[in-house]
Amino acid sequence: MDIDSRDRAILRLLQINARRTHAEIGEQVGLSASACHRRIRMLEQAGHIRGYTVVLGRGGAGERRVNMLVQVTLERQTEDYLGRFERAVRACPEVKECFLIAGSFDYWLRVEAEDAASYELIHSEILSRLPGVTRINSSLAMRDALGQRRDGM
Amino acid sequence: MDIDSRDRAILRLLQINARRTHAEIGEQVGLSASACHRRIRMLEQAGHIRGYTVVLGRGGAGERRVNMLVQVTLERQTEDYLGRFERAVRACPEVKECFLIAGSFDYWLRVEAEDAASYELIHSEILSRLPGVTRINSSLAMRDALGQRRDGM
DNA sequence: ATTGAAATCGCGACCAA
DNA sequence: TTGGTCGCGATTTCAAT
Repeated sequence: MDIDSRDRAILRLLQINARRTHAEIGEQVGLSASACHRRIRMLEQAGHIRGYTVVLGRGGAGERRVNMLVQVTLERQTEDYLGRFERAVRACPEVKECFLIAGSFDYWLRVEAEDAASYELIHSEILSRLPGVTRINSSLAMRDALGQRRDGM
Repeated sequence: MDIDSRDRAILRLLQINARRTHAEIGEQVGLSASACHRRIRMLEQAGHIRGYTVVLGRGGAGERRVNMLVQVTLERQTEDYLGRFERAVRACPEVKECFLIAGSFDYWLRVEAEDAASYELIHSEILSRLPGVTRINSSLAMRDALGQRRDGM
């Protein structure tokens, strides 16, 4: 059971808002409501749609947090350097993401802190003390543009 | 606006299956269907529920493989530029994160695509067609050092 | 703030083409 | 395959407690 380009379009729309009606989805992909309904049923039974869930908000009620996007440049990318770096990063719960970038000596991190002061601590205590780190470039995220992702259009 | 133990129970049930009827959920938590519906509306407006999405199966269209870290530079940061950009980005489910950076004209995105080719599509069809975009800088993530850890509630 | 009734809406299962 | 219609259940609104 293979997937059509229309099926892909349906899945994209459902990812943004799984509560859209079959009529709305069908209108977007050029199908009638009943045809769209059948495709979705097929996708469910074929296992391409495992289920439906809510996307929860972050933190407790209105708790403000600061996101830092951090670019860490290493002088080398040997395995022991990477291993030590990643171990230290995994031990720091404020680091929510950490990607090793291809073609450079960089890690890109997202660090979620309570405020700028607590980020300063993470920066000075953890990041800057790692071996082989040439440069650390931190950028403050003013806002999360997806924090308000709601009913798609 | 603080959440109740009943609200927590509702959120737990919705996480497992967001398509349960309000009557079923209400029965589980000891509320009527309409009261349960009211609670859910409150949770949505308070930001505890960001939205509803599908859980995609493996091996199908939903399996994302590559992460792209993208730096988008705008020529201006007026509100209408930002608004248009963010609206377009919210309509693209492959964009998993989008942060507006303080002190520059940049957005930083994380885009999750099936492969390099499908990222190329997103890049050319969506990102590069936005008004006011001066530069797009994409970096391929070789690996996620945290191993796709997800934020629970 | 919760309830229950009423009206509307969308789903799911039939048809015909 | 698709589009159309219909019955039923669910959602949503609203008055009442």
